[in-house]
Amino acid sequence: MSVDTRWLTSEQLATWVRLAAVLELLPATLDSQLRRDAELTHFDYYVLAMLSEAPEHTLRMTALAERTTATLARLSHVVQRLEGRGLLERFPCPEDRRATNARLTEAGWQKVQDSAPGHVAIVREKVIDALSPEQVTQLGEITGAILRRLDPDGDRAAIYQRYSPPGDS
Amino acid sequence: MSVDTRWLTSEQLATWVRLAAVLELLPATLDSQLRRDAELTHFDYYVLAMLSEAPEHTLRMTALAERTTATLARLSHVVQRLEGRGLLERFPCPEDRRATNARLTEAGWQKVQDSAPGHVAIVREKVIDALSPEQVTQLGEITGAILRRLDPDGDRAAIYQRYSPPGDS
DNA sequence: ACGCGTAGGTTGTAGCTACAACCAATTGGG
DNA sequence: CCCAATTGGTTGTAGCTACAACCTACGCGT
Repeated sequence: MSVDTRWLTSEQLATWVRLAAVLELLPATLDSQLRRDAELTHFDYYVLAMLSEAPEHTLRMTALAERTTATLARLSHVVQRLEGRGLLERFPCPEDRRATNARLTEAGWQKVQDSAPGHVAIVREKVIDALSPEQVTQLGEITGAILRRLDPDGDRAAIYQRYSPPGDS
Repeated sequence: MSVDTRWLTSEQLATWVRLAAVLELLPATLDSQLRRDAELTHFDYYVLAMLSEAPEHTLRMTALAERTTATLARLSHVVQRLEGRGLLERFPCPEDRRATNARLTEAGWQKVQDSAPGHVAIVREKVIDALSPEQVTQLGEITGAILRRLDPDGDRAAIYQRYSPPGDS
């Protein structure tokens, strides 16, 4: 039997099964809170949140895609819908005529500020407050290690940067 | 400002941002490997894998839903498709005429055995082998703690049980 | 033995994502 | 300069999921 077919030890397996369950349940939980309270998917929220932290509340599509860990195609569809709802607007980038900028509208900025507290509350409740401070540190290191495998070039590792409260200006 | 609106410390935030990225990238990675190599989604795979461990390769829909962390509605759609592909079959449960059993066909059993090694390999590559043994232990505890918050009744915690290699009889 | 609440599932549909195809602008090599 | 490759982005579509509505069977209280 080749090395690729090694199975997992029972401890590794127990960990993996739990992780798989978290992968399934946590996004669903976040989505339904935001949908119910703000009519936003978790991904929609992240798009708005990343814009809210950017200078001028503006980012190029490519930069926004990196920060939200999404493909450009997906982002394009989502941005189109958010634009239709008046939460952001697109305009051609002056420096590079291939590029498109996305900018938060006033309504979009308001939406982020309104929905942030509820989102943060559920993240605390389901994740942060479930763990000891040491575990939070451990989880940070563990997810960092996994991300390096998932995304070795760190294209999407712009994400590792700071992230501050919208409205905190 | 109420207690609900507390933001996160920068360390908590760094952890959360990384976790969010893993939540986005890891399922996509698993899905695409299985789709490419076995024409199965990650969820399809889990359905087949859970059946493969059950006595007679058979489970009630409800039991299968618990083990796969899914809603019954979702499972029903997925099982319908898998049945159409000949990988499993449904039949009414003799003891309770409301209930439906799902049973792996020979082709389904073969599919699980064929696709398991590739799936395990990517789980090792992206998760297990990215971590030290201590980190695997830590991650097991951390995900356990999060799951207790996500699913307090532990309805879906049947998952916490053992999970052995298909084909290992 | 009847009614009502619940358990077990299925189905319809709107909406989101992945994948592939496509197009326009930019850049670099000869 | 010019064209080939690359970058930046959009669009069409098939397929999966969530949510709600619905149906049948079971079981308990009276």
